[in-house]
Amino acid sequence: MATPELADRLHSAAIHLLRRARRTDPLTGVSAAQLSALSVLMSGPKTLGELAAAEQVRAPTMSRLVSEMERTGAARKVVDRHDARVLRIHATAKGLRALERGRAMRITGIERLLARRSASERATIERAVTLLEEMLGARPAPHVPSS
Amino acid sequence: MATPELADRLHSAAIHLLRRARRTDPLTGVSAAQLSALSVLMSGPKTLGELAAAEQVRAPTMSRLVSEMERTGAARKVVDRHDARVLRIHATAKGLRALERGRAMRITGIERLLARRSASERATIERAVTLLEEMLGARPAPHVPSS
DNA sequence: TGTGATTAGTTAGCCTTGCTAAGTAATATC
DNA sequence: GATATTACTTAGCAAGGCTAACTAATCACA
Repeated sequence: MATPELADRLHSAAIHLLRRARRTDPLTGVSAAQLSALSVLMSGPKTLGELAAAEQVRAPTMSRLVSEMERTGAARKVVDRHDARVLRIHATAKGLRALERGRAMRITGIERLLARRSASERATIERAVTLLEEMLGARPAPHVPSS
Repeated sequence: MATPELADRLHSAAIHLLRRARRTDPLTGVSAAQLSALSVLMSGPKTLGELAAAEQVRAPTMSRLVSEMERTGAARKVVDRHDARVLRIHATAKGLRALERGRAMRITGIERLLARRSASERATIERAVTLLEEMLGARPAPHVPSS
């Protein structure tokens, strides 16, 4: 198959996959953006700037998002001991629970689809995913960004 | 591999793929939402309701979007001859050109990544995409929705 | 035939989440 | 110790999603 056509079909498949995954988002009680930030925090506290960079978002956007998360109890801001300009953002237990719930809902839809395929078909998809991960420089580690 | 882990990695790969594709969007001059609507119109005029349904968006959202597209000359509204409540939305030549340009830019990034892989790796990805298309009930035909 | 119900789209107004520009407070530099 | 830089916040704008309420057209039928 011609590469442009494959690119187009891959693009389209990705879009439909995510639409499917996103259908459950409104049930979670945490916005997609919050879910995404929480998943970054899962690996430990981050400064606001680091979080913004990880989420590919500007500092003011992340500042507002974190303030909202603090308000709802999903995160905590802690002023750095050595540099009072720096905020370390921690996910709270409540935040992590919300993350797990949101991720589970997102993933479950995809999981159900995969479960219907044969083992060899799943193996094909797995090989392709591995290639895509290499191509995209994405860590295989889980991270649930917003969109 | 366990199905949930595969689901998670597939989800993550899709997100990173689309982020990559989206990087060029700001250069297009048409918003992602417009691009998406235009791609639906490529197959012929649609009523506003049909467009909204195709885009999984409510009528007022599409109404505003179409008005904006008419303002910029990307689309035309035509009142139905037999039922004056109904609007048929047509893509204009200008709109279709914008669509092609936008799609090309989006796809090109993916295409370049694919071009670096071996033919057999591309074949693996192609088989996986075919499976995904079946799973998602997505037509292989191109459609460039927003996200 | 005329009146009430339904349908298609629009308007008004809200929310979220992105942005830039400008401000504040803390730290670093010379 | 004055100045520059850094980290974050505030203010205000835009896009694009929503619901509720409206208008206009058509349909159904007594």
